Amino acid sequence: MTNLFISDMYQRKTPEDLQCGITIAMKVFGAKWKPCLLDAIQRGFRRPSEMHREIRGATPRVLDMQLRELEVSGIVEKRQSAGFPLYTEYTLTDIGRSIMPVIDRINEWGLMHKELLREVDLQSMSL
Amino acid sequence: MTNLFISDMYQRKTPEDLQCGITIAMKVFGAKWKPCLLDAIQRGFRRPSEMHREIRGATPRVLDMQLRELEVSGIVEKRQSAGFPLYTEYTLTDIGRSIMPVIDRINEWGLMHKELLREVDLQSMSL
DNA sequence: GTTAATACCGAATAAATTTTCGGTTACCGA
DNA sequence: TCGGTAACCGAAAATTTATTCGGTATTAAC
Repeated sequence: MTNLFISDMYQRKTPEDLQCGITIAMKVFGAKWKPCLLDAIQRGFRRPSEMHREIRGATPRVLDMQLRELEVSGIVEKRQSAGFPLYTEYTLTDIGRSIMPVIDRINEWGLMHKELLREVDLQSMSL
Repeated sequence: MTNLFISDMYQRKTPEDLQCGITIAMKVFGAKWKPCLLDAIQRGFRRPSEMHREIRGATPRVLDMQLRELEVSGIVEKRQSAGFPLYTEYTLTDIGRSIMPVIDRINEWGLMHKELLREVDLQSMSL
């Protein structure tokens, strides 16, 4: 199951604090491939098939699911024109665009601190 | 298992992109209780027992584990003075402090968009 | 009417993360 | 010596999240 928070058959077992901004934010864009998807859309890959080709690490299935969740939470918008080949495109909503600077900050911090993961890997820690 | 990324017996099954800033950042402070712990420390709760009392939603065990991971990754520093009762305190390192504005941005965004989770919950979505 | 492209979905399984539960060690004071 | 506080740790179980695999529907060119 993914973090769909809509009325679905899935019932969470552990309570969540929906007053906490971090919890909310993580529900909305904290899943494994959501930042990638948002980034891909922003870089102009709007069609599912394009995203599937662009994001190599993920299977199409998980991208479809997380894209759908982003749509349900109002982060992206889907437009589909019947025809051949079927043409679907996703774009960021205003709210979706407002996430980007936050993701950028996270990414920036991570890039600035690559060494944290390296360093620690070298020492043979006694846990 | 938690996201310990140190040489431990646990071997990841799925590959990770350690060049991606988001992946790195999420490994360092993306676990369920890490932002809470960092926030608690910043607010002056430095002793494990204090944090256990402060963060009600989590069991002491998980807080201990994630605190340890924060220590291993150089985000917090542990100081212990022998004596009675045993006194241990954790403080943020410089790198640890540099995370706080990022967490603040995430939290801010979440608080600003509480309605996303509410709204969607009301509509009976057809998935 | 068979094949090919695009965009999905369902269900089982696997993997990762968190929780539960019950320890241990060290020290002090009654 | 027994009880009580602080700070942990190990292992199994439960929960959550992601992956795998195999579908469906539409259109359209050959």
